[in-house]
Amino acid sequence: MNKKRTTLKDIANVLSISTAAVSKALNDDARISVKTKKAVKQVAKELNYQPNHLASALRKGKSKLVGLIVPRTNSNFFSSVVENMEEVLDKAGYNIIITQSNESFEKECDNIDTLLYLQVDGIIASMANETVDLSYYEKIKSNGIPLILFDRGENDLNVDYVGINDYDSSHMIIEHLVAQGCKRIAHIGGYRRTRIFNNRIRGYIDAIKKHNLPHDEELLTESSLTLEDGRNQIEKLLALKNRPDAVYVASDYAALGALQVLKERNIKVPEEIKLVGFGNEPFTSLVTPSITSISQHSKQIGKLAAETFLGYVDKDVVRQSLNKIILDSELIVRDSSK
Amino acid sequence: MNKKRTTLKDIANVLSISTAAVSKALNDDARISVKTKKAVKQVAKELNYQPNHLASALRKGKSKLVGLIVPRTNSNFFSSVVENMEEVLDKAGYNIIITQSNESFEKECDNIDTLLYLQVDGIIASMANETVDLSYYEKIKSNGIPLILFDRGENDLNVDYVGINDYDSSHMIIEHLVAQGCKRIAHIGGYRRTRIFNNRIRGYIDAIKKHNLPHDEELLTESSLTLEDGRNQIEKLLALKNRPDAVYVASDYAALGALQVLKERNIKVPEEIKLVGFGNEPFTSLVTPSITSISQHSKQIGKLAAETFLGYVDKDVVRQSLNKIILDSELIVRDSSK
DNA sequence: TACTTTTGGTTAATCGATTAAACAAATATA
DNA sequence: TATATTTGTTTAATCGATTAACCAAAAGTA
Repeated sequence: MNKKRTTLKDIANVLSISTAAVSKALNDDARISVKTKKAVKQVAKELNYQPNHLASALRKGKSKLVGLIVPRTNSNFFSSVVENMEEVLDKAGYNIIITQSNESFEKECDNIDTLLYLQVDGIIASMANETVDLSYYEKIKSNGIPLILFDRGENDLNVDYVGINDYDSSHMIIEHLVAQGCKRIAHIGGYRRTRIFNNRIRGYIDAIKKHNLPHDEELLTESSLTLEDGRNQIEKLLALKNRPDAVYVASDYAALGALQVLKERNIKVPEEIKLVGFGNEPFTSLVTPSITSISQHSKQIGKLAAETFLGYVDKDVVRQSLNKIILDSELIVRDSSK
Repeated sequence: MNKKRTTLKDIANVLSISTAAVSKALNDDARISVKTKKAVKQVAKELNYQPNHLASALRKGKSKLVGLIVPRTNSNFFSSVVENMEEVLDKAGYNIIITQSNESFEKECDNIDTLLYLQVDGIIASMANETVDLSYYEKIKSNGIPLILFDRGENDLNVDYVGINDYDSSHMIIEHLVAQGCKRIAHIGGYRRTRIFNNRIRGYIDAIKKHNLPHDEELLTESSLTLEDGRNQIEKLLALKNRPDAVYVASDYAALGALQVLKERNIKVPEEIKLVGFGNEPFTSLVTPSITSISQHSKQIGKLAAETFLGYVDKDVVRQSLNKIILDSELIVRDSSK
C-alpha cells in the first residue's frame, strides 16, 4: 500500500524541473511552454497526483469551503436548498460543509466556531428556533467572512438575506380561505421573536382586519410548531365556545398534528374546518386529506444564497451593497381547504 | 474591520517569546512553565486568537475531517445517523463534511474525489442505489484512508460495515404476517444487486418456504422502491387472478405509494390486504392507517460507524481486524397489519 | 568545587503549493 | 553589432503551526 501521496516534488523529480514549474504547468500559466505542460500533466496522471488542498488553501488564504448551518437536514426544504446551493458552488470550485444545529442555540455557536476554525470562506445559515442572541453571528462578520442568512434570518442584523415574503404569504392564505367562505379563521403561529413567524402573524392579522373578520386573541396562538405543538394548539381552539371554521398553521408539521386530532375527533376536514399549512413538505400531498400549503421555492433560495455568497468572493462580480432577496411564495391548494 | 486573523506570531510578539513557545503553551506542553502558559492563554484570549486549522492540519498530516456520503439527507434515517455520528466524532475532535449523492453514481464519484482532495482522515458512506462499480471506493483504500460503509454497503468489498440484519428482518415480518393469519404474502423488493435488498428478498423467500406458503414468482417484484414504484408494483399485484392478502414492501416510501393506490381503490387496509414497510420513517406513524415497519436503529448505526472509524486513527484503541457489525432490527407493529 | 540533570525555553526545518523576483537564453529591434 | 524584449524557467520566500534538535541557566548531586 502506497501511503504517501504524490506531491509536486515527485513530479518535478521525474522531469528534473522545479516544483514551481510543475505548479505553474498544472495551473496553465502562460509562461510555461506547451511542451512542458504536456509532460507535466502526463506524469501527474501517471502518478495519480491529487493536489493537497490544505497546502494550497493555506498559501492562497482561501479554503474554497463554504460552511452551512441548518436547523436540521431532514426536511425536504433544507435538503433541496442544499442540493441547489451545491450546484452553484460546485461550478465555482467551492465545497460545502453542512452542520446541523438541531434547533439548539448552543450547538449553533459550536458550529460557527467549528466553521471559523476550518477557515471557511463564507457561511450560509438558517437560524435555530432558539436563537435570539446574535453576538455569535457578529463574530463571523468581525472575522471578515461573508455571512448570508436564509429562511430563518434576522433582518436587524446588518447582513444579506434570502427568503420568501412571509407577510404576503399570510395574505394569500387568508384570501384563499375567505374565498372558500370562511368567516372565523384561527392562526397557529410560531414565536414572534423569530422574524419569519412574526411576519406571518402580522400578515394574518392585517389580512383578517382587511376583510373585517373577527380578530380574537383566542384565535391566535404561539408555539415551537412541532407536530406535538400542533396537536396541543388545535385542542385549545376546539375547546373554544366559538370554534373557528378554518385554521392556518405556520408549519406543515404542526398542521399535520392538528389534522391528526381533527380526524381522531371525527371533525370533517375541510367540511367543518379548513386547514392550511406552510412549507409544502412532501407529506402534505400524501396524507388524507392532502394539506393545502405554501411552497417556499427551496431551489431558488438555495441558488440565490449561493450566488449572493459568490458576489463577495468572485472578482468578476462587482460587489453589490447589502442584499435582501425576498421571493414571492406560491399557494398550493389541496383537499384540506376546498 | 480587522481583516487579519491573529496568529501565533502576534501572540509571540506581545510577550516577546518565540512562536514555538506559544504553540507549546497552547498545547500544554510539559516543558513550558505555568507562568508562561497563563500569560500566553491570556493574550490569546485578548486577541481573540483562533488557530489556523489549515496550517496545523498540513503540518500534522491530519485534517481532523471525516467525509460522509449519503444518498440523500432528507430522510429521518440519515439525519439521525448523522446526528449520532457527530456526537461521537465531536468528542474526538473531528468534524464532518456531509455530501449527498442523490442516488447518482456519478455524483458519488465526484463526492469521493472532493473528499480526498480535502484530505479527509476517513470516509463513511452509504452507497447510492445506482452504484455497482466499486473501483472508485478502491481508490479511497489505495490512498490509505479508512473507509466505513453503513446501511447500503457491499460486503464483497473488503471493508468495514455497520448495518442491520436484513435477512432476519424479513423473517420477523413474515412471522408477524403469518401470525395475523396471512396465507399469500407478496414482496415489493429492491434490486438484488444491492446487498441489503438481496438479503431482504432471500429472507422473504426462506421464511415463506419455512411456513409452507406459496412462493409464486408473480408475488415478488424488483424496483427502485420510490413512491411511484410502490404505486406501479401494487397495481401489478392487484391485477393478479389470485391477489395476495399481505404485501411486504422493502421501503417505506414505496409502501406509502402502495397504500395510496389501495385507498384510491377502496381496498381496505388491513382488512383485505395487510401492509408492511421498511425503515420506520416518521410518516409511517402519521398516515391513515399507520404503517407497520422495521426500525433500523439509526442512532446505533451512526454511533458505531463513527467508533469504527476512530478505531483506525485513535492510538489508544488497538486496531481490530475487519469489522462487520450487524444489528438486530425491531418490528414496529401499526394499524396496517393488525 | 565539578559534573550531571532538569527546567524552560529558542532555532530552524518542515508540511505542500504558490508566487514575486531573478535570471539565462533566445529573439527582436535600432 | 549593441541593446531591448520576450520566453521559459529557477530561486527563494511565504502561508501558520508544529516539532526535532539544540542550548543556556538553574538546580541537584557526588
